[in-house]
Amino acid sequence: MKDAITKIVLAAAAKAFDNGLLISDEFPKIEFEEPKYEGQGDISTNFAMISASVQKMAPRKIAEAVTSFIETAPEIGSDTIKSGLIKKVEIAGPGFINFFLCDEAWHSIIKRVFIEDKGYGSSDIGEKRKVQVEFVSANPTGPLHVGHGRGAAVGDVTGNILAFAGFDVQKEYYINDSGRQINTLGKSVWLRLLEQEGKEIDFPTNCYQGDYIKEFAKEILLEKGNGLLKKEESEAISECAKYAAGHILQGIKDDLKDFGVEFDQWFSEQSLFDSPADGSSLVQKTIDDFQSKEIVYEKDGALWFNTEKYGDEKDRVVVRSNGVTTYFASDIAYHIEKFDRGFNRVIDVWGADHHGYVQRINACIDAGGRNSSEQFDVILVQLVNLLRGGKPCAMSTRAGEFVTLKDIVAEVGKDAARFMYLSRSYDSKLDFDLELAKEKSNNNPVFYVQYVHARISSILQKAEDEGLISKQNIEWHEDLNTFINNLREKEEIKLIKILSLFGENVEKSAQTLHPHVIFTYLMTLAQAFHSYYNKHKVITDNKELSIGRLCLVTAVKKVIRNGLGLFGVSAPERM
RNA sequence: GCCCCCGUAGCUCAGUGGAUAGAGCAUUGGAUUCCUAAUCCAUGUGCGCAAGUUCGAUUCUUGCCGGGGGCACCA
Repeated sequence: MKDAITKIVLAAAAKAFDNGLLISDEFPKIEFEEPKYEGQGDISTNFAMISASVQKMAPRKIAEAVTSFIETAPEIGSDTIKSGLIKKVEIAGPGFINFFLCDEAWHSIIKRVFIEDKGYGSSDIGEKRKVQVEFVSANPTGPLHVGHGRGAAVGDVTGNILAFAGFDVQKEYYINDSGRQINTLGKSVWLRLLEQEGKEIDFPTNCYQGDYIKEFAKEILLEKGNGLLKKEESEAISECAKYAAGHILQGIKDDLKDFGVEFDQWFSEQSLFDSPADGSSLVQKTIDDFQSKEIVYEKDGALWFNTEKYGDEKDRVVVRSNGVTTYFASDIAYHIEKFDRGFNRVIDVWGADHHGYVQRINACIDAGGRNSSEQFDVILVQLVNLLRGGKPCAMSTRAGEFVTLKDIVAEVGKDAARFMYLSRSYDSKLDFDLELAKEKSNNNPVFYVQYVHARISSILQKAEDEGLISKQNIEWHEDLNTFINNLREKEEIKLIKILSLFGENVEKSAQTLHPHVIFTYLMTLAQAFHSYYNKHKVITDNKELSIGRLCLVTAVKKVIRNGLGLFGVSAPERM
């Protein structure tokens, strides 16, 4: 729709220039908006206003010059009007050019939805570029909690939206399974095990406090028997660690699957430290490389990365003076390795509490010869407040009393949980109310949107029962144009306009990496549908009109399904 | 002290370099012989403060104020 009008405006502007009414033939990129008020047309452009400085003319004068050729030039004006696109053009306010479109112009959208079907709303702006989205990446030292859920939903859906917008997306989970943390996990289990055997222990605060550690201690003793107790402590801890980490990781995988999240790759941090028989590890190679390029230097017995040169506030340690690498060392190697795998673009989803880390990862990427500002994005997801009926739930990790993602999915379901997580911009903290997520009312957005889908299914069922259509799944046929032509109600045109905006919302969501754009879109569409439903009956005595309306609501149903699909939320036939 | 996010209606939040800033909740009052009332309709003296850029700023810049988070040879 907008493409067609862009061509008309540019042609008219060129014509105006040829006739000496405009000074310059440099035209800006045409921008459109949907006017908020009736009387301002269907689509509006600020073309005249943003041309003002180039043309050195008052915006309204420019608008007049351009519109005179839209209206009068035979090769532009009469054709477009005859072709059933534009009804009239008006200049308004400071210089807006408002287009009033013919109903027929909107009717063609319904056909598009039918023809493109599951692909409606997709685009190729990604040009098949390879992009990796890395998210969750929680340490396998405990179950996922409510905060991880938000990162999981944001990462997963951002990936879905990018794929729909034409990117070649890979979803990855980085497993922090290198020695140190896993060792702490093993030690935690081992100490609990000794405690259960009646030994006096001193449980350090830096060990994992949760009850699940005690469970592991019981389980491993049952499985391995007393032989474990006779082993060297370091060996026993190592065995505890391996056992617990394996089980926790499997639990994380299961919980994510139940939440509707599937990764293309699980990437092990340990693999960056493992050396092949004929050489050194990736971490070592990267450090050596950077050292030879003087990006990494030695000071006070430690190795430092010159991140300050790349915009960080100070340099960071890569290898401590005791010879142990820092967490940062493997992150450098990992981010270099991502690009070496062929991704032109990398997106990391982190909790907002890690924002201080952004600059140093940018530094890694730039030092590695890539361009962090163009090829790397970090999505910082703000905190989640878990509520129950408006009151805060206790979720302190320290005390080990946190609500897990598994608990949430079990209580409110995958659909409600995902939708709730995506209902706000990740730039804002989120109040997640468990009672609200379970509520079956319009307080709860997921039901509001899903109900549209179910309601339309129900209408189609009835239409089939009454013999109006032969089957619920209407297939496109050119004869349907005649029926659709009956759609003349204000609410019908409004619904179609909203359907026409799905694609650009997907693009905006992909470009800004903000999945909640789709949430807002779906709410707007749902609102318009419910409103229409209450004002007009779809199935009436007028068969022609009824079939036209059935096409309209089917189109709505398809777009709702596509939108919910991006969110990984089901579109039920019945509720 | 420095860095990041937020500050929009009573509450929770959308939104935009432009024409009269929106939705849900809450409040009050309505709608169902009829395709699901898990719905709809009506009801609103609000962009934290101050400068700057601009033809035009709630939007961009800077400085303040307020809330949250982060600033290790930790992970």
